[in-house]
Amino acid sequence: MARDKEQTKEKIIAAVEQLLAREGFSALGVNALAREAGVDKVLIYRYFDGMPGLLRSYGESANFWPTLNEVVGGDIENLKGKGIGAVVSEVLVNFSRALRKRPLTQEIMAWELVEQNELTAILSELREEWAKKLFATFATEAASTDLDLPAVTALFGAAINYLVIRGRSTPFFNLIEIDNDSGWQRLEAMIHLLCQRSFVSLEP
Amino acid sequence: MARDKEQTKEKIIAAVEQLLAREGFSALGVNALAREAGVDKVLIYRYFDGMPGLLRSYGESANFWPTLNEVVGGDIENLKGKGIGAVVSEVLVNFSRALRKRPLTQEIMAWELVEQNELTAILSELREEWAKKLFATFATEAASTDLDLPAVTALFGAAINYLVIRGRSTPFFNLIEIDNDSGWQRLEAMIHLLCQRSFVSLEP
DNA sequence: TACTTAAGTCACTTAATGGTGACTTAAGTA
DNA sequence: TACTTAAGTCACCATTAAGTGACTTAAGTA
Repeated sequence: MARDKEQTKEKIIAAVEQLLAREGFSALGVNALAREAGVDKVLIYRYFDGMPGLLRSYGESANFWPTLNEVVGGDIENLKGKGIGAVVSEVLVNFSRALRKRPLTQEIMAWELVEQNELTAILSELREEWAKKLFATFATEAASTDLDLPAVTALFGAAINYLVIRGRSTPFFNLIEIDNDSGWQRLEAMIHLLCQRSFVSLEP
Repeated sequence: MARDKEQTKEKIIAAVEQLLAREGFSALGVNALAREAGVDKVLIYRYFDGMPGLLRSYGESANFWPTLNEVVGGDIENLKGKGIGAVVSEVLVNFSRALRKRPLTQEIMAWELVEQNELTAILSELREEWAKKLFATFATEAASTDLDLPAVTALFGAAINYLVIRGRSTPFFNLIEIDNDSGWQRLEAMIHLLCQRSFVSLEP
């Protein structure tokens, strides 16, 4: 059996992801992790200085968050003619779709609501940066509305987060099917409609 | 020391609430509970047949959910002249305020996102009934809009749930202060504005 | 008063967890 | 080849949890 430190580290980090995806964060412990990786748990302490350090390493190695490109829909320029309302709703819908494709991210987001640790801290930071960059992308359009843009996007973003997280384990919310596409189509339609009617373009 | 079965049962149920409020659901176990109630844990098995049965009893005994009156604002008749948009946003804002006053409910709602058990099942049922009654209250007004009302209220309701739950442990979301009134004022203002602009009254 | 029932106590088992110290064994090097 | 370093193994500790069986003790009743 080859003795390769780097490879063993990678096995451990891979095991974090597998275990998280398969069993959820409540099952994530030193013992279970070592078992999953087929490795002695003492190596987790030696290489990562314990669970928190391991989570930090994992957090830095992974990419849970959708890319900006993914939510902007590929071509920013294309959106510029559409008016701020259409742009915002399109980004929100893209975001919800991107999130729904990422069970691992969902799992960590659920964890985030319940515990603070190195991993959720990293996710929070990433989200912050991400949101800032996104706002920066639309800085000029954002000026052309009388709405409180951070508040509005916080509302819609929070709604999407909640419904996606909740859809993991519950099929309905408020009579809407949140665990499949048919319900999400209704939600998407209302996101578009609410934004379309609410963002009035100011003439400068 | 008096031997009073009913009183002991009540002590145990009270301990569920205290422990849940003080330590959160992750600390809620048979041992900790017996310790909190000052009672031998075997009684939890004898009287409630274990933890699940105890949660059921607790769930049936408590009232975590805001009353309809609380979210309707006291007088339904008063709202009737206002138009559906104003009514909906007022109910939503009242709901958010009611929820923000209930740390225990917040705790259980967080739990609901992460685990399925007797208690969260009861909370889900209550929410379902509650939502149905609420919709029934405004059945006539609800007809006077072209919006998909369940979808719209699901979005706002989900947003409120998420932000309230998240505010327990994190001060900011998307640049908004969600752990105090100043941020919530901005959110409330946008809820009102979005509803006002989105609900167009149809003439019958 | 003697007896039965049930309320409450105690001690224990089993299993899992996080964490550590001492060991063995492989790889690289003087 | 002999030696050092570090990769990986193993056995163990303390703690905590859920759950159970046997016990004691109080209350009500014949």
